[in-house]
Amino acid sequence: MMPRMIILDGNSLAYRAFYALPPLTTVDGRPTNVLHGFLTMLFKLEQEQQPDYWLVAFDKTKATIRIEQYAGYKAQRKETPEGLRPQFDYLKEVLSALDVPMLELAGYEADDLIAAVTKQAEAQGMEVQIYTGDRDALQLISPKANIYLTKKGISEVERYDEHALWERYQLRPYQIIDLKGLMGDSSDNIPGVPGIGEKTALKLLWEFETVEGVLANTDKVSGKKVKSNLIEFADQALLSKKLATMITEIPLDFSVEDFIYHRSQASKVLPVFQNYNLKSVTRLWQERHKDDGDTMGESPDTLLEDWSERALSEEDWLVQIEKWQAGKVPLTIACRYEGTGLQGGRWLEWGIATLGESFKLTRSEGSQDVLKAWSELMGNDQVPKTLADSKTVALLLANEGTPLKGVALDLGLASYLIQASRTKFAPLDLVKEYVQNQDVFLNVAQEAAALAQVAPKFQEDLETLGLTGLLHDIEEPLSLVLAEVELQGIGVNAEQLTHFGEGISVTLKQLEQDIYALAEETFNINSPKQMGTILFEKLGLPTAKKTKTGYSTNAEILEELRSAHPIIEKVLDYRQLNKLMSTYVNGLLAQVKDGRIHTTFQQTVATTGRLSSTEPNLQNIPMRLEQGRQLRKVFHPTEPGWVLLSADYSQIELRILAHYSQDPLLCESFALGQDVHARTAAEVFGIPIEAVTSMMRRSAKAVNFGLVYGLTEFGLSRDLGIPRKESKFYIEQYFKRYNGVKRYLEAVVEKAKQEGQVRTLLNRLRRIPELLHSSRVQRQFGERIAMNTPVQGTAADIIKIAMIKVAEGLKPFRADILLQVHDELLLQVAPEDLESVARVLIDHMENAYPLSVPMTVECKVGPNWYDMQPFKPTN
DNA sequence: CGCATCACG
DNA sequence: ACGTACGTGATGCGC
Repeated sequence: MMPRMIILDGNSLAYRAFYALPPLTTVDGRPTNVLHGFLTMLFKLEQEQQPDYWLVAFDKTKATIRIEQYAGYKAQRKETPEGLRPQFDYLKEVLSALDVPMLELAGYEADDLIAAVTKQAEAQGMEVQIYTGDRDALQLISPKANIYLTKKGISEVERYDEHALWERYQLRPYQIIDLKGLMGDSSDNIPGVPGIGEKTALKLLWEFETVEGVLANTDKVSGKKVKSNLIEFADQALLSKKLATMITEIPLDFSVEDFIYHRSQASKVLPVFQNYNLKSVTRLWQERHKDDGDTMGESPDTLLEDWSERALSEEDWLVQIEKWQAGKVPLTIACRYEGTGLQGGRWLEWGIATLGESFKLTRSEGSQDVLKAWSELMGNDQVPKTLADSKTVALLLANEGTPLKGVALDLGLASYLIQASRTKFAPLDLVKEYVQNQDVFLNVAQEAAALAQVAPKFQEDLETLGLTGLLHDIEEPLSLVLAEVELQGIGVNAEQLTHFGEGISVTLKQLEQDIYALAEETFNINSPKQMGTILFEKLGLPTAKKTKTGYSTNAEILEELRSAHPIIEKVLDYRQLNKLMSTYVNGLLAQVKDGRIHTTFQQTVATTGRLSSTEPNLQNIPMRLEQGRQLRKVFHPTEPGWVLLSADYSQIELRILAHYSQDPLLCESFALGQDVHARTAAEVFGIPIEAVTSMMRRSAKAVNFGLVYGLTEFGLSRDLGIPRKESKFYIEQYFKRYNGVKRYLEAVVEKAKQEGQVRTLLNRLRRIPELLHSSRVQRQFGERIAMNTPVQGTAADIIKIAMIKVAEGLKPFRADILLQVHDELLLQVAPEDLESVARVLIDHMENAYPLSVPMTVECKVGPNWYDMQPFKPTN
């Protein structure tokens, strides 16, 4: 084994820790958040990487060598923040007690020391890992040296080797300095070339490789401004490159043996921890060192076993598949495919892993018999399967007319439940979740083997977090329902949609001319920037708000200006119609195939547990304004003579709030089947429910909505267009009458603060790091998340259960689910089955997960999604 | 590629 | 004094 050296960039990581963590202090007020962050990371690395050598490099601030080269270097850099400065000394004291070698040298930055040490360590055949938040370090990447950049916070890092760097930038390590040379670095005040940012710099380097290469070829550069700036600032580019280059020659005699790893000693360490009140750090340290003296033993759990890969002849394949079927052998299956899962995608290869062996089944190599046997196995619910993305696999199989059954574990969904805020769920990302240093290059068989090896880790985490039931009972079955829904698609009349668009175009053209005439010039109406200039500078309308980039011209602002100038109304109309035209008419037309649109439901995107819909989004088809609502006319059943049947949960989120809070008034309101907004108004205004005016009801409705979002005076006053004082009064009155709601919301926030997370009724988990954020605004945001997520998430849980039950309940009938829109299901039904299907639908939705208040569902029927009439099945 | 805007629940 | 309702996705602009 190659000896391993770990190098930490002390300054960079300290800064990261300082900003990532809340302002922790000792009992007597000394700041210690950097110590917490840094040491947590250090111990994690010690345990997981088991370094043979390690060190922490620090900047020695004054008069670095670069200032001689360029007086402006780091001139912009702000003073070290108040709370951070003393912590450098504290940190060095602790590291010294831990016997962690430190390196600093007057006139040099940590970067240079790191470069110098790395060079020597590599020369001696070591593997080097460098941990920093500074992307400059990427220039040190080599076959032996990898960079770990801090991502969010401090302990989450992203590994960069040559391959990852190439994936990210299509650059080789030595080109990082050229990149900085061209684009500069504002934090170090390296100037670069004006007008060249990352995008342009990358393009230039892809073509000409280096700064010198770019400068020698300015005649071939496209873009006038870029070209002239390159010529004018050529010297500045070369100097910037020089500034970004790490210095490997340093006047310091050191040997890598100076950095040999020593285990720390309790007698030295514990008093220092005590001095800084580092309780959790002490616990961590003790955990890591509890079996001290026994340094042999288990190897780090960071490497995957190399499962043997077996090639099979055609006959062997038939035998093998038969064996798996008969033995109900659990399989982990990876898939390569072309196209997308949905739009006629086609699988190309399967990777299959089981019992320490892996296999690859290729479409082109498999005989008809083998492929048939394989699809039978995939449709056999007795063969348990672990997959990374079962919905896509289900769609790929469905494209060939065969089903997927026996999904025992969907790792993508598992990962989402464990960490709802994750954004990457590709198979390799899932593997990397538990295995560091995993090679990125895997064939499909190795991928399956890798997934098989991390699967138990997912199961362990699911168990620990109490998420196993939610996964197996809801998310996994739902994914197969969603596959069916996506495959089915909804009927869309393209001709009618085109016609609708033509009508809009005519009006739009007229509005465009009117706006130009009123502005007395032509400009790009779609540009908020130009719009701002016209309205607020040329026409001199009163400015209300500004965005970061200029005047705000959104609908809310324009509404206020309606009477100030005739152009405003035209602009508002134009915006509305243009939205319909670009997003809905043109956007949807581009997606119609054979008279249908197939959306894709994302099951791992929304942090609350909701679904989302993409390409196209069919969950935001216009509804509120009549003009847009007309668009729903083009959505119709795919089967001739069938009808659309919709079912809406009534006030589902408020009912969930009633259930959670057990507030007597709110519960009673639902138990009696009252108009809940009118009842709220009656309570808030202290009048009988019959005396509630429509204005009062509207205010109460806004309060009820707000409750679910984490009510604020500001939000309510903005929504109702009333003064803060008035919204404050409403909220006070509300909480006086609905004291149970108030107590519940306070309790849920309190619990969230203690646990750093909230859960839904079905145990779905959302962590809320915002609650610990150093900014008050962020912490308050965290509090609103804590109030909203259990409610919104439980509603999502419930409709998911309903969908699974409905899909099953529909089987005897001629009916399909077409869409889910958060609290609504849209189906198509053969008319003769309408009664029965509506009954099934209502039953399953209302009883999906009974609460202490009744759930009610309202159905509508119609020939298209616009002309829908209330429908109640006769008992 | 981030921002502003606006569509939905 | 500040900056706020919760959750999404698509489009178009302009740096």
